[in-house]
Amino acid sequence: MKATEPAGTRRRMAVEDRRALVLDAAMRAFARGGYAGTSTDAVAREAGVSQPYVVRMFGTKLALFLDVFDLACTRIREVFERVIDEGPFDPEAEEDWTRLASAYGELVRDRDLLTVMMHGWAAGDVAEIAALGRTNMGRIFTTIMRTGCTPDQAEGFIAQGMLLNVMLSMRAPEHLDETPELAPLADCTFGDALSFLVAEADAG
Amino acid sequence: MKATEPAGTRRRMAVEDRRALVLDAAMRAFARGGYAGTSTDAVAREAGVSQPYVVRMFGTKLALFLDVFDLACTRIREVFERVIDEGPFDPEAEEDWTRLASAYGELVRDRDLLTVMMHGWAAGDVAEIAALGRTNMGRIFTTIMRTGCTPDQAEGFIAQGMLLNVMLSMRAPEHLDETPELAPLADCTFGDALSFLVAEADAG
DNA sequence: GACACTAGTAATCGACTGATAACATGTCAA
DNA sequence: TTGACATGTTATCAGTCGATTACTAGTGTC
Repeated sequence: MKATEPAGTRRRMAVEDRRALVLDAAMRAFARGGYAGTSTDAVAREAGVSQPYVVRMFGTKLALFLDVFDLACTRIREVFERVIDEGPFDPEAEEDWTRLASAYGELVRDRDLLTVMMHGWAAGDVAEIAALGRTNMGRIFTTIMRTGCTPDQAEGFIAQGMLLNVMLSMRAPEHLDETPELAPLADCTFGDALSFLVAEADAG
Repeated sequence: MKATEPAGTRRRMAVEDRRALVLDAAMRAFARGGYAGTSTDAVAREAGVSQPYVVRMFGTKLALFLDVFDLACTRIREVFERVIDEGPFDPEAEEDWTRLASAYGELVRDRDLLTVMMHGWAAGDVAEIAALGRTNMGRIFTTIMRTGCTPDQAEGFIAQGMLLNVMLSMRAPEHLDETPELAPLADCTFGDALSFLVAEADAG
């Protein structure tokens, strides 16, 4: 997972390119440990740069996390927007909701995105993180409402997403055999995506 | 919130009583900062004892968190069990689900329980925490299934709970005026309990 | 080719963390 | 009363943390 540098050619980069690279590494690092549980040094190692450079580039660890959290939320919202914009959406048609859900399911392949979101939403004790979480949750809700559905339908859809995040965060797909009680819940939560997740877990 | 000791009479306690007291304090402390973000010293201060005593009582910080996390999950499951056992449950009757949901809603008054659960579920990077989370999630699912409902119904109910946790964790009820986009989502999520939550936020 | 500028590192700091060890004090049985 | 034990504390430590400072090395330009 570590950023593999083109060994030997440890050249300088344009600052915006390096920034994007560090942001990406920070996404992976924070996905593992969350805000409090991830050191700037861990991010630096993941990015292949020095720890002071990470700090100076973003000012503080908090500023870096806020950037990562915001990026994660934005990417997810953009996925929803793309699906909604690509054609008419009938809120009463099951298949349209499935289309939206499976778009979310695709994001599961890059689990870091969802895990970072999860950590951001759990970190309500840091005022700035909580505020950013509220803003982004509001935006996502508004985006879903653009399907023309009722607030209750949008809420139900988001709730499903939250459970999916939780199940993913606790590594449910990888450990279904150890916790048979959880299997039917995982079936409902992940649907068709489950077999893929389990296969990926076996491979990894 | 701090444990108010009967000042002056700083007497000794039976170890099991003290243990319960520290566990309670740890619930409050971990609810604020999560596992990684809460020091054993913070727990000790909350409990009104010394930091080394907290560590020695539970062995390690991780063991303490696991105890707290397990306690939180167990209490919530017990609430569900009580409601389900107190009479017949018709999975097709809206009012029975409302009964179950409002039992969960009552737990909202002690927000620490739900916040600790949230942190435990987000802390999937610590293998022991993730495993305990899976076990408890499985138990809760099994408990809900005792209503005689379908797996999908149980999954939907739990999903609603997860969104409720997230909304609570990000302090949505206290900040609805700052994030108007979020208001309709909060309406759906909290239902009748919302007015109480907002009132409590104003009071606190 | 040297100057100005930008991308990056090494060294280091004070604060904090979880844990251990040594010590103190209250309580009860004989 | 005294001794044994359980309940606590103070002192301390090695490791880690985020951040600052001072330094080094590319890079484009005149």
